[in-house]
Amino acid sequence: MAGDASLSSSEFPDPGHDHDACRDQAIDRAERLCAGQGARLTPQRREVLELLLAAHQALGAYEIMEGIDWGGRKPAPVVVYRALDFLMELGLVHRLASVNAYVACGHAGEAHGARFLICTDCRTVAEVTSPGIADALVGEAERRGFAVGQLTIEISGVCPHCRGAADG
Amino acid sequence: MAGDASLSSSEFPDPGHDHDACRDQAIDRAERLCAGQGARLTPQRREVLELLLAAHQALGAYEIMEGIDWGGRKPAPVVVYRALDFLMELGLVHRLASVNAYVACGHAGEAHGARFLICTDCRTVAEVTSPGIADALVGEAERRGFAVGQLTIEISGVCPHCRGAADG
DNA sequence: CATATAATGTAATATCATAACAATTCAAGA
DNA sequence: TCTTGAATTGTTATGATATTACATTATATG
Repeated sequence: MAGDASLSSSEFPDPGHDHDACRDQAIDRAERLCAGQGARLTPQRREVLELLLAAHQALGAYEIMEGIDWGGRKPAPVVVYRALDFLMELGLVHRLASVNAYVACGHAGEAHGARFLICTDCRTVAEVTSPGIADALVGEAERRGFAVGQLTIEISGVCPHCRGAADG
Repeated sequence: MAGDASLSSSEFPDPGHDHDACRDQAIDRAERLCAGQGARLTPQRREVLELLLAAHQALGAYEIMEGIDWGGRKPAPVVVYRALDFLMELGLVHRLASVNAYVACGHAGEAHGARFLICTDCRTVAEVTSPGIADALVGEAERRGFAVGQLTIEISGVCPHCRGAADG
C-alpha cells in the first residue's frame, strides 16, 4: 500500500516552490549520471534539459526549439530531437505519447513503472512511481504470454492547482 | 484450434481464428450501436471500420488510406481522419498514442478502463479490460487532487504467437 | 600527431493531422 | 412534393511532428 509520506516526491510541484534549486539539483544528478556512464552532457543537451526542468511542463519539440536562442538563431528540429534522444536514453527525459511532448524526469534512472499525470490546463506534469500498479500490469500481461517491453501510462486531467483556481 | 472460450475476449486473437465471423459480428454490433444513437454508419465509415477489424492490428491513418480503393483512387487523409473521429466518438475505434495508430475496439461502448497490449512484431493488439487496475490508477490520482480525464495505458512487447515463432 | 568515434551543422524530406470552404446528401416538416 | 437545415463528403492547402542523408567539426586515445 502507498503511504502518505511517499507522496511528497511525486506530487504536483507547488507553483510557489524554488524552481532554481530544484533545477540545479536535477542538473547535478544528470551530470553525475552522465559521468558514471561515460556520456557527455554537452552544452546543447544541457540546454534542452534545463529548459525542460525550468518549465516543469511537457513541451513539444518545436516549443523547445523556440525556447532556445543561439545568438538570435534557433536550432534546427533535428538538433532538438538528437538532444531529446540522448536524454531519453539516459532516462533524464520522458516522451509523453498522448500529447506528443517531452518532460524532464524527476527521478532519473528509476524510470521503472512510472506514470504521468498531465494537466490539460497548465500542462504541468507529475511523475508518479508506484511499483505496485506497474507490477500488476506487467504481471498480468506476462500471464497472458506477453513479453512486456515498454509501459506507457498517462493520465490527462486537471491538476489540484488549476482546479483550485477554477472552482475553489 | 482456438483455446479456452473464457479468454477469447481479451486474449490475443489466435492467428487461425475465423476472421470473417468475428468481423461480421463486430460490424453487427457497430450497426446496432449506431442505430441506437441515431448515428449513421455510412459506407466510408464502415469501410474504415471493416479494414481495422480485418487487420486485427493497429494501422496508421495513412495505411488505412492505402488499404482503401475507390475505383482506383485513394481517399484524402482528411476523409480517413473524419471516419476515425466518428468511430472513436462511438468507441468503436481507439487511438494508440504510443504508436500513432488506430485499432478497432472489441467491446464497443465499454471503453472504460481498457488497456492495450501491442505486439511490436506483428502489430496485433489485444484490448484488455480490467476495471480493478484502472480504478486503482484513477483513485490514486484523485486522492492527489487530480481530476482524471483520460486514461492511456499501453504496453508494448511481443505477443505469445510471435514469441513462439521466434524462440520455440 | 594520427586516427577513430562521437557530436554537430545544414538541407531536404517523410509522416501525421487539421483547416477552410464548396458541394452534395439526407431527414423531416410545411 | 418542396424546402430547409443539418450532416456528410470532396478538394485543396497547410500545419505539426519527426527523420534521413551527408558534410563538418570536436574529442579522446594510442
